[in-house]
Amino acid sequence: MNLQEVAKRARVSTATVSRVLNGIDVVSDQTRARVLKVAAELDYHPNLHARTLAGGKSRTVGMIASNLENPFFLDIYTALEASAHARGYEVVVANTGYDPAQLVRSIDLMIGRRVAGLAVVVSEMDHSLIAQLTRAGIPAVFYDVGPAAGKISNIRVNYRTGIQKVVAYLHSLGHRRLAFAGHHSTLGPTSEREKAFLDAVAQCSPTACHLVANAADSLSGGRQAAREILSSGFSPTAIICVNDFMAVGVLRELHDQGFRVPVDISVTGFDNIQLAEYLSPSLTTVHIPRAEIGRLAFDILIPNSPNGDPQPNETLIDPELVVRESTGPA
Amino acid sequence: MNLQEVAKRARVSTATVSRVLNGIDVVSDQTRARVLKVAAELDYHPNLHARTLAGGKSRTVGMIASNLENPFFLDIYTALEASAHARGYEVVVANTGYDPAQLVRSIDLMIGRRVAGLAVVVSEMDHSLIAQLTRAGIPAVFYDVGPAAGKISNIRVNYRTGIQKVVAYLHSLGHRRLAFAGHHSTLGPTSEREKAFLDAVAQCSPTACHLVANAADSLSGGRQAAREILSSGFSPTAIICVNDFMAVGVLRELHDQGFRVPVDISVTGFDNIQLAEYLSPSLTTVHIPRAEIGRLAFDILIPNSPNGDPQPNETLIDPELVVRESTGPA
DNA sequence: TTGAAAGCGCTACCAG
DNA sequence: CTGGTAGCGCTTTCAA
Repeated sequence: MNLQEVAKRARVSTATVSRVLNGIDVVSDQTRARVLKVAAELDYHPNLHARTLAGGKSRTVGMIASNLENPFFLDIYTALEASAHARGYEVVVANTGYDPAQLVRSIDLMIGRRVAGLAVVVSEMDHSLIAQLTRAGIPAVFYDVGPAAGKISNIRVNYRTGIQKVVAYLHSLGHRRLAFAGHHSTLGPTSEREKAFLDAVAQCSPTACHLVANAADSLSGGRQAAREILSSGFSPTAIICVNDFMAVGVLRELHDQGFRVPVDISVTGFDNIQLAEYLSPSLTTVHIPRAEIGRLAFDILIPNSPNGDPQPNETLIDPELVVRESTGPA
Repeated sequence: MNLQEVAKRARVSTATVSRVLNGIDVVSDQTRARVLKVAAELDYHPNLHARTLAGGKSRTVGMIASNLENPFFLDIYTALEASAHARGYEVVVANTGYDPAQLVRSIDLMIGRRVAGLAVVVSEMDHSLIAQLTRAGIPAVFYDVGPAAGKISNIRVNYRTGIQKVVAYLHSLGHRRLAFAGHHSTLGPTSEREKAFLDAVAQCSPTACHLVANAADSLSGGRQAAREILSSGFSPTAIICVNDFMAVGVLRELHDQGFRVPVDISVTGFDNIQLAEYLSPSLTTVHIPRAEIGRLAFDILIPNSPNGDPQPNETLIDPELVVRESTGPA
């Protein structure tokens, strides 16, 4: 079923059908009605590929995430989509699973789709890829990575500050033996986040000792990291998790091994996903405004302003500590 | 940047470039190499819309879900995508948020994209929509809804049996005052799932009393349902949740109001999402094999067999009870 | 207000 | 093994 068929049955040209379907207000009410009627009868659905090809513009934006199972990413996606829908856009997601090769494939795919904009929310970013996006002329916004320039913007969260707040808070509670449960990062041996932790400890609690364990970004990864920490003989009084998602696993492992949180060990997360509030004990964490990030990303990619191209934009978000039940005096 | 440009610079026809890019093995190694080199230099990314339009086939399947925040749906998506990728397909998701209007939009969108197949995993299905898919000639598989016919298949889980097992189990533990925490359903006043609960009680524990509370499919919805149940004066000895996701909220509310699970009240979920095992107490639930469902859906939509069209397929899955810590004697 | 026709970028068929 | 070319289904001038 195609435009031509509709045109034929409505006894008009394809141009007219196109006008009607696109709400171009120059068609007589009578013809419009006739076209609409035929289209409905025929159950006509415009071929979107043909549309984009002919029109040259896409009306959909892409988003690439590292791990949609982690609510952090899903929340951004949800917010992005809400903004997009509100402005008549669609969004198509890709999940890399932290796999750099998959990231490359996803980016190729998005370029192939000629998306109107692309939000890249991953931690395994390779800098050559941002160059590729630039050459492709696709407006992009990166989360926590790269510089803003050309059609490239970025939104970053001051992870460092967030971790500092956590460390300072734990320090004030008397904690001096800290462990960090991180996740595998493909950005070299020591991830930015792990570094932020080490620096924060060095800076705010220089006498404290620490230990780092990395695992997958998943519930079981959190559990795994906790296991490593607990079997290391280090005996931390607090475990700082790279994010809330993994903290769930850490909490569970602690529970299984008979540790009470926060009496025996304090635990912190990062992100403040909704689940953090629903755990028992509820999780002390650092709030990252995911809804804002999603919304902002869309607004940067598809500026509302009368004129045209997105301006390179640089946003830095300073996260807040949220104290709940999982932390207490050492 | 387009095919023609690549062809020009490689001094070959567009046909040849197309062949090289599609791995049609008739091109001389020399030309192939030259084309590949030029394509790489130019950072050429084939326009997927043009490709689909010209080729007539799509290489991507769609999936529509009610609520991606609920890991149940995300797990199916993940599995579907894994199968798809393994066979060189992409998948594009849409989320309805249980909104029938959004479901309609999503289906229109998928038809417009001319997806090679569509998996519809929603509970707000309107029967007229399946007719639409049929007319569009798109192979589809529905979860828990509609009959199989033509290019339409379905996979269903025997929710009824699952709930029966839960009720029987609780009954054997001595529970006689049961509450059901369901979620809003757009399929009429009484949802299938709620009915399954009521029937199960009537059948397996006729002397038991019961109460039903419905809320949103979310953590806060679960909490809300629990609040309603607890403030009703009914005092159940067990709360059966429509799914694990909501059970998390129920558990939290119970905890906040000072009830110990399972000593004071038993709680059950449904789905057996990974989180169920990580909660404290871990959740007694009914296992739904989401990975299998995702995989199966893809295999039905895009049959591997030499020949062609997907056959109408009807699969019924019988779910198993998984007993954990959240249930105990009444 | 409407129609004719030229593409959009690619695939696939037919020749050579 | 390679090139020419006719579409795929739609949008968008340009004329009428």
